[in-house]
Amino acid sequence: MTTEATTGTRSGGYANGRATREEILDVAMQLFGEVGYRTASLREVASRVGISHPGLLHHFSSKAVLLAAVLERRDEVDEVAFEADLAAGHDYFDALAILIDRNAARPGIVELYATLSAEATSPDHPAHAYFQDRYRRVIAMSVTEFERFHDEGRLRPGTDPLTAARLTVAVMDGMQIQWLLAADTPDTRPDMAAALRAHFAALLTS
Amino acid sequence: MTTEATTGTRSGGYANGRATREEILDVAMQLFGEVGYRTASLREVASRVGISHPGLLHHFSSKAVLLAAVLERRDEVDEVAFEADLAAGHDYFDALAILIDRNAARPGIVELYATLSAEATSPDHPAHAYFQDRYRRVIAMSVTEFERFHDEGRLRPGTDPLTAARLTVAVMDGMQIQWLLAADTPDTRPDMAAALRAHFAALLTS
DNA sequence: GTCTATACAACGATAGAC
DNA sequence: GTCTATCGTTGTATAGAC
Repeated sequence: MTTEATTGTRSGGYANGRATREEILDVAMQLFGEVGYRTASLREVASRVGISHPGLLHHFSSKAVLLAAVLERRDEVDEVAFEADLAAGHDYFDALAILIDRNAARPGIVELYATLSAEATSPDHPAHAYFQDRYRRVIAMSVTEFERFHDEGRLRPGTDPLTAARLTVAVMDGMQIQWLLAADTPDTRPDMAAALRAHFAALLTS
Repeated sequence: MTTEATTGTRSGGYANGRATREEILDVAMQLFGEVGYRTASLREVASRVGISHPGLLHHFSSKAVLLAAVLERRDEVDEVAFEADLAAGHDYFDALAILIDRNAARPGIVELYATLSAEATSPDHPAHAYFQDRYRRVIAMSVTEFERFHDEGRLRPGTDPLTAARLTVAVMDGMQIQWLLAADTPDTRPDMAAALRAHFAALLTS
């Protein structure tokens, strides 16, 4: 108990640690989405929050740590929406296509993930473990679904559920690159969700 | 005519511009592959070549220009090998799988391309136009091949050649991410070429 | 044309005062 | 918890030797 009652804003004259942490996350997610993780500077994030950049580093000890916090929070939001789609009666693959469509409204986030998942392949990258875990989780979920289809005889004969799961994740990642790359040439921009559905159509029967 | 006969090496006491240029390209490609484009510094490249970093900037006026030269050179090498595979009797999709397998022996190059193609989705990235052109070219080639299969009745009914081409490129890009990400956990590492063949098996008949 | 030396602004990060 | 001051490194620019 080091602080008395505060308004939760900075204007009071001194800081409320918890409010600052959340505020930093908001601003960082916004800025990372706008200009990308690498272009964004800690000084700019700090400036928008209204503190100095060492002040920011008090809450997140490095730029990489801040990034990890942003990613984790984004994941939580996405997972909630995804689960809601499943609960609303969509099957797994439909829900994936809906997720993709939802992401298409947030190019900054898509770019952040596409760039980072490539960067983070380096074993010494700060987000390496995060992305390894994320891919393991996502692929495991897809495997379960394809196995269900396999048991129902609706998976293309000769197709391995694990390979199908990996191909599906690869299609989502790869289509994002093509989609982002065509941002300034809209007439050649692919429809990510439609491509994903075509991919499923080739893997599943009936 | 400012130079007399030289050995082509730096030890002679003064420079041969053309040889230096090639040496810089070698070293830069190596270093970019090791640590990525953004992490690599011009000073490190210059140091490995044995010149000062402004000396390097005499040959390549900026880091981005150096990058472009590295990419162009890599493309030439790859294209020659690809054409040779076609000439050796492999069909287009076989040649693609072979290309992938060849790349699997050069993780640094794979990482460079994976990282760059994501970075370069930003319209202001120095390699943006390069990657737009590259994707347009690669997809156009694939479309031609899928159309040929379509005319022969060997493309899965209801599949659009353009979508098939885009999915194929997406699978290659996406599988590279998964392959790179699993570099330090070899037991979970996917076989990129096998996945690509499974993808073709789902799209093509007979 | 080839290169060295030097300078600059911006970055991530640290040290230590309050 | 936040600050000022500072460090080392980066990409880039310019001046000038040969």
